[in-house]
Amino acid sequence: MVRAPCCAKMGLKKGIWTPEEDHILVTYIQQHGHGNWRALPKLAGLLRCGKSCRLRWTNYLRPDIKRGNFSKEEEDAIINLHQILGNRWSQIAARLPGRTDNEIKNVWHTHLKKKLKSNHTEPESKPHFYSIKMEQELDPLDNSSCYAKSESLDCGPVSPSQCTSSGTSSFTTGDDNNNNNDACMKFDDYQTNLPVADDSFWSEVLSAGNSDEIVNEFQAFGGDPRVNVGPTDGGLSLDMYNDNNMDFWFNNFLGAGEIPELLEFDMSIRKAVL
DNA sequence: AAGGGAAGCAACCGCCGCACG
DNA sequence: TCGTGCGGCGGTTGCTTCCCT
Repeated sequence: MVRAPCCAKMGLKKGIWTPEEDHILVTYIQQHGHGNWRALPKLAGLLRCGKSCRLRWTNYLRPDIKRGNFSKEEEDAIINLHQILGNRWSQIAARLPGRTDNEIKNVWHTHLKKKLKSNHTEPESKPHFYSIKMEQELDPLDNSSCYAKSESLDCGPVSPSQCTSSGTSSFTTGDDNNNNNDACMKFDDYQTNLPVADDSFWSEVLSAGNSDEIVNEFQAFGGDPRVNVGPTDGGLSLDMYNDNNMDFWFNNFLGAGEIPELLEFDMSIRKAVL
């Protein structure tokens, strides 16, 4: 594929945006919408490439952007979501209204990473381990992807037995091959602090009725009743039957940290398609 | 007050996936 | 089925500001 010439080669402007340029861009989008980003700068009379315009708009000029410092709740949400989603900044941003992926990425690298590191050195801090499956169609007995990751990628001494005994160590979706890498990195990140979740642990979780509690909590918060919690391959699985449920789960529980005790579970979240 | 390093942040770069012809 | 164009994403860069000595 032939790459289009970059902005500089086409004589387009780069660097910091001026207030005048901002004004032109905002005015144009308010009047016409952005439509085709590539065509926009020419139509709007800007000496910028479309990519630069899109970035400026989505990261700075969009009216629904929340400016200012991140609240404690937002920071906690980012930390929680990052542990679940890894460096998927856009997905994290999608669950934090008014915040952009770029902003979150910056905050992570400048504040939260350090904060997390310093917290880990404190004796009281608990290691949080999330191992989540998000799959379009998931065979509960199939751990092959987990084994394959452990062996084919350089992700440290992860044995197949660790994969199964801890319930899961995979994080995969049907539409994103990169998730294998992420899962691998995630496991690598946490393996030093990995709490052992053996069979007796899961027996206790399930016999204590926690699966029902999870469903009750979920529905009490207004989630779609079509959610199911049950044991699977040594762990606990949470079946989400639609995108709304998935978003609801992230927004109200994981992201917001409403029921943080759930985060201690080694849980498999599955997106089932009816 | 000045200089240098650290931190913060906006913007860029290059890759990828998807839609479409 | 393949090539192409576009939007989107994550990693990185580099400028600006802050803070410490």
